[in-house]
Amino acid sequence: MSQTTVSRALNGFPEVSEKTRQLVLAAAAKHNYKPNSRARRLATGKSMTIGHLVSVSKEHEMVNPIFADFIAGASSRYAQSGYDLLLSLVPDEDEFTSYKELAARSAVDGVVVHAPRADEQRIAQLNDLNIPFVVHGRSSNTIEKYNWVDVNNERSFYRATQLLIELGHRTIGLINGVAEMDFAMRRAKGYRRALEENQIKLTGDYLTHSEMTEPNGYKNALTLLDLPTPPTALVTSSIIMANGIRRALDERDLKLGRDVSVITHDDDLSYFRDAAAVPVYTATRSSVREAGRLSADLLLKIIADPGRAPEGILLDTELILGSSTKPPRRP
Amino acid sequence: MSQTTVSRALNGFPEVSEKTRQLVLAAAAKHNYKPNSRARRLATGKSMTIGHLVSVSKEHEMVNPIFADFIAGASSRYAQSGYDLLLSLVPDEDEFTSYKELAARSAVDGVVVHAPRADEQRIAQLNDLNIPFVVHGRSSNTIEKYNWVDVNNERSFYRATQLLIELGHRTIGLINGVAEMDFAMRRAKGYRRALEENQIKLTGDYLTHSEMTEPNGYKNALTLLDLPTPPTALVTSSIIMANGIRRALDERDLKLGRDVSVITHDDDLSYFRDAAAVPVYTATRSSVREAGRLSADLLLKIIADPGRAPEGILLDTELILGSSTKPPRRP
DNA sequence: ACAAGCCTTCAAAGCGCTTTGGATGTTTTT
DNA sequence: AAAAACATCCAAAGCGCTTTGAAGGCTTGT
Repeated sequence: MSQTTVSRALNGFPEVSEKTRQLVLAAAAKHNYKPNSRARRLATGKSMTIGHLVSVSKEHEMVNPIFADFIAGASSRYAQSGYDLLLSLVPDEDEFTSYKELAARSAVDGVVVHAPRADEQRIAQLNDLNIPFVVHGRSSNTIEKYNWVDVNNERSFYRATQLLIELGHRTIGLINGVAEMDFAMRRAKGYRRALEENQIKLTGDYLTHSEMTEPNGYKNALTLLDLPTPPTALVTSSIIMANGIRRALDERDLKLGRDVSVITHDDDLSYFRDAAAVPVYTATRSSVREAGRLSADLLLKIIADPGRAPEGILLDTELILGSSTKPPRRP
Repeated sequence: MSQTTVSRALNGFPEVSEKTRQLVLAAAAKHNYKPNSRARRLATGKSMTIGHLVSVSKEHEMVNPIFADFIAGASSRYAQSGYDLLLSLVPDEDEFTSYKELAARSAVDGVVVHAPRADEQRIAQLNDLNIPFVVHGRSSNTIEKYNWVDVNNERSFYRATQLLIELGHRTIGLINGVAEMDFAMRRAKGYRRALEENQIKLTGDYLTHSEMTEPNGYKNALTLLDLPTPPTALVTSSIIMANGIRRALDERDLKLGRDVSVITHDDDLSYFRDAAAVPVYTATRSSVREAGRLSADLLLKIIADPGRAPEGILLDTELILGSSTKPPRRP
């Protein structure tokens, strides 16, 4: 039987009879034959690989655990479509070099951009390279057209802050992510808008920016609690920081909810799933795993149809009531 | 200039003069030329790719955040050596199918096996496939020879338990990972040995096994605290569970350290780095990122020299004193 | 029964590199 | 100055597939 026939049978072309196809499939299964990826990729001119470049800041070398869940979501989609996932953690200063190199050696058919900053160079650069990509998040100060999947950060944090205000809180802190990150900027904006609309004036002291680690949650919470007028409520960008905040409250003998209310953004991370009947935290929740799935779907669509107009997918968060929010103790 | 010369110049062969090499390099840089990965891989017969297959249990679909740090460590090594990292999250039941498929289509030059069970099929299977691999962890019930990188789990937990006993604790719980996991089994063994050597008899009620999530830490801690004779000290396998334990203590108005001592294993995760002058937790610490680096180094060595005898790298943990351990309240 | 048409199969070219073996040019040795 | 040795470069084959264009085998219509 000729090579052509085998190839066509395996790749589902109509030019081969059903009988022959079954024969080929049986033989392939019997010998555990799979077309060699390397040869196939050279012949087709496609790499069947999606690149995820995660930038790691040189000094503190951190990898946000949300990547694990995002990638878990994306990976499931790639597997379904026969794509491989190429993961690369690069020092943030060589980020673009890495993209360029991947493009030059044509190692991937598309990439996912993680953690865009409000000023994000990579978007224009990738557009120039003309390589299909999807951004997980958006970049406010960019006029480029691009594909993205993001949650409604501003609206979420506006609603969260509004809820606290409605409960009677007037001194509300925001323990946010790194200031340059686009999501952090949008969240701060939502927080500020809610305060302004309610004529609440607060200094910048009530807003902290840092990498979203547990120790930073703890440290920043302590800083806010030590202010002359400590906040009666906190909003935070990550459930991991919320864990740090709880530790800080504990240390000050303050009870979560009763003494200080907390609303956290909840990415629904698999190792922190807040699934109790009454959730521990009142939260703006949106599954980052689902975002991973959607990003992958979108990217695969773009690759299949390169002429496609750029699309943005905006995910709404749910505002979930838990037991970490109550009216302030002494109103 | 001929293709041969260019190829040799770029790949550092001695048959080309330094002058020509510089010319070639300059031209390549100018046109941003990189040899096409697909063609190169077909020609050399190597994929220059390492596979990491992370198994995800079908029902609860969880991805342990320690992967993020482990992979961050490994990835840095691959980048140095020009290897790509192929990440695949597979439902645990098709784990071996995935390995076989990767091997059949020869998509990777080697793989890292994550989270081995005490009874681990994959090791024998990979040996049969004759594909280079390194196990992160070990498998107690396996007679196969294989390469591995592991921490001294038994000894760590023996020492941790011993420390609590020396402080005067007699009722000590262990909040462990999933029972089938090799590391969990070894940790339980160390814990039991310390109890036995000190003639402490405790029922199995003081030992819980579960996925190492924050909610499970919370839930299991509550279960132990509700026993007729509640433990005065807890050992746990993950800093994420330790966070859950702290939440449980908080809810019972117990103070960490003062009322209940806790020792946790600490993988030194970047988002939970316990770097205070006096650490929050007394811990058995070992950087999982470093384990990732070592695993990658070992795997690359095996690939370079397939005849190599299997090697095991045993990492010792540090027992770090923090403020979560004190003598029991009423001795 | 023969041509027209379709279904099925095949031989060969090509994907963009690396690598072998040979050719050319240059330097050193006698 | 000729021969030997070496340094440098090149043409062509081959990696294991996919895909094109053509040939062979069957069926259908008249």
